[in-house]
Amino acid sequence: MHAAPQTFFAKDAVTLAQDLIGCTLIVGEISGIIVETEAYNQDDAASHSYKGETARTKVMFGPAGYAYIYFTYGMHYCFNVVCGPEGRGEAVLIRALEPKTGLDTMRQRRNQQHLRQLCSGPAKLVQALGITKADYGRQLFDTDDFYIAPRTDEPTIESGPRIGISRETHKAWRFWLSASEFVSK
DNA sequence: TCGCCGATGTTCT
DNA sequence: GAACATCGGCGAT
Repeated sequence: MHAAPQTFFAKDAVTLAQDLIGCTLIVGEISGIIVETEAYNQDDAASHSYKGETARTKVMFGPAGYAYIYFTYGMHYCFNVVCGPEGRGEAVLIRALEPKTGLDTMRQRRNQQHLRQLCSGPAKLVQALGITKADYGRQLFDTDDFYIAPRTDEPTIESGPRIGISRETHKAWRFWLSASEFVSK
């Protein structure tokens, strides 16, 4: 497996969110196929970047190909890939993976045996992969232990409204691998 | 299997 | 003081 180059991420969030479906996310010895994503950008009232750059969203306004990690609901972290032209505040939320390697480690971290419960949600996969707030701003290209490997086949992708937001609910900016049993519910 | 609800702390008003 | 890009447990079906 080889890492996608920085240029792969230098596209708008709605396009990258679809291009990431079927790619593999690798964190050390742990990996999974991306099966569900959501797009966010600065013109979007549901996005953390909507109100402009703050301490929390600083990395969203930097160059593409870096990790934006945020803490929410007092106990969960979620993982995004910053994308688009620098300064646009665009990112793609990774919502679900099909677990591929490191299954035993994932089960221990999640305290959960069933494959479908390991990475079927944005905070679940962060826990399963061992991603923490220390990974905020971490580079995803030109590395060998934190990267995204391109897909080899063209997936069938479906789309619909994003989950868990109260604004801009009409946008169909959530994308998932058709018929995958590993998407969030 | 589905839907409601509480946990828990950071961010922004 | 309210909202929040969530999750797991619980009770009802």
